[in-house]
Amino acid sequence: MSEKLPVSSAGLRRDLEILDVLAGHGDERDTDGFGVSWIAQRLDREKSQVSRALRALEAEGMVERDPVTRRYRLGWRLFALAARSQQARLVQVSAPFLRRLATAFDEDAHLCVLRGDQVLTLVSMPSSRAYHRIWEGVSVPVIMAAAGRSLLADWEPDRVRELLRAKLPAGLDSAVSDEEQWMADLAHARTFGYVASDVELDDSAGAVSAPVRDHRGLIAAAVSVSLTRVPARPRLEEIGHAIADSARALSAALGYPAC
Amino acid sequence: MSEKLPVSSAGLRRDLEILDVLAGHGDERDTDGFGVSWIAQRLDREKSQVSRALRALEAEGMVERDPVTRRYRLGWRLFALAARSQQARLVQVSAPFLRRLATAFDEDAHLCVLRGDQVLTLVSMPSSRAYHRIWEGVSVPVIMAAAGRSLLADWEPDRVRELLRAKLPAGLDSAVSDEEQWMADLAHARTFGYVASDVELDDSAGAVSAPVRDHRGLIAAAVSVSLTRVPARPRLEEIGHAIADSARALSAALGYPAC
DNA sequence: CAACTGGGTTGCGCTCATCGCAACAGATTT
DNA sequence: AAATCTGTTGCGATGAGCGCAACCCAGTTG
Repeated sequence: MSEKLPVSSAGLRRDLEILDVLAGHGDERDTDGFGVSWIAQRLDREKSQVSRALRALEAEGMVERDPVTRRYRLGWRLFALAARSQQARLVQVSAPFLRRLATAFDEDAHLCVLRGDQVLTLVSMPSSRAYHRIWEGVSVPVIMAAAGRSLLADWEPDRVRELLRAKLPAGLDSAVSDEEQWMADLAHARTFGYVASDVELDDSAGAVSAPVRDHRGLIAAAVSVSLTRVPARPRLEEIGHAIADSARALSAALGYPAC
Repeated sequence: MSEKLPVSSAGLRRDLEILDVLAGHGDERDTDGFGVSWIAQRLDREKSQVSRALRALEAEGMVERDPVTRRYRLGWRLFALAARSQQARLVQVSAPFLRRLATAFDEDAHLCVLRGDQVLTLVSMPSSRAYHRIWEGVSVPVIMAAAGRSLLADWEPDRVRELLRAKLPAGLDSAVSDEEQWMADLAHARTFGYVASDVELDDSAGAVSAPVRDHRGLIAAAVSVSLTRVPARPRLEEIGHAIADSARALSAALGYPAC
């Protein structure tokens, strides 16, 4: 335990591991935070270190402790910092557009960005459906996300192929594992401004997504709508056009020169 | 410079100071980040330390660096951390506020979120009254819930009208079925931070609600208090202000930058 | 071109903050 | 009362971070 990694600030890493655990309920439902021992065990670290680290984090407002259960959860300061990040602006601008999409089709609408080879979902606008899988703040490999096709639309073909070859063998096979199909999807995204994919890791029947460009014309994000039932072809095109329009309007709102 | 404070983890404090600087443009509009020297000078710290700390922070995704200008900005990881734990935190943090409201007026207090065109009640804090209608986990159409007016406060007028027209004919007529009254209510919610509605589907005499904003500034939820007897006008305003204050405090606790 | 300036990184000893153990203190359970 | 689970703290060894200074790189300036 606690290997001698040659790397830099170990303290930072430790603190972030702790924060990740506190954030990482992910699949579990609403827990009321986590205790020191549980966290220590999960991270395979000394209880004492976790205890001390948490106290420091608490003093700084990064975590807070329920006075009665003595369990920790993320604190206000983290949220305040997050509010000031670049992404926050993107979120605020995109909210109305996502809302419109979500209500128009009564399906969840998302805004995603590319982070390395992962697709990070920034906002999820829930539909009226009973269960709403929470994707916000979650990263998935780019090849498994519908939005991935939109986000990679501007990449050179070679880079895309490289990425696919590196990732595909290891991972599960995506909806369209075929390389050529991917290239076709990317071309579709470029020419029509949207792209549909059949199956996703979600329990949905597919998804449609469209690239969003910033003021420099670079693809900064993608909107995507996951479909719980597979629509007929004409309907799919209709949805696609709606999403493409939405993405275009959002791009314009971000300063992308209309064309 | 860099006093010998007797305190705990100095590294954490340093990192957070740096993050605060990166976040703290506050008044200035979109600067494209800050350079090492500038930050070091502002914090009265060694350039070398700031440089090293920033590299570590970047490796962890807490900050990101513009490859061309070499300036640093807050990174995606902050956002991801905050986003993932947002709803869980909402429930946790709101409990004391709801309790306070419930006891202050001896009426049931609720926390509701928007799911598509439905209002879902996440938490109900019972008053001391004998019968407590259980609302937790129940969805009602947005036009029939008091909290709906708060939750829609940020929507564009056109979207609201669209929703009203789609829903009203089919459904029962709500307390305020009149479109203009709705728009007035939304405006009231925006300017005063709360809104009252006369009658609800509950067996109550009305309800007062207020919007709660998350760290991104989006309306994430609404607090509402249902009233079993209709109060006099001045009393209603008093209650409204109390709820608006509560919602504001809750928003702040969620990381909404006060302003 | 050489000298200068300002931003950023890195080498390197010294020292102090952090580590892990183990003991301790409460709360709950048996 | 013993057992167990929680979380906190004392303490000595040690290694990580500190600050200085040297350095690299790009622009400016003479």
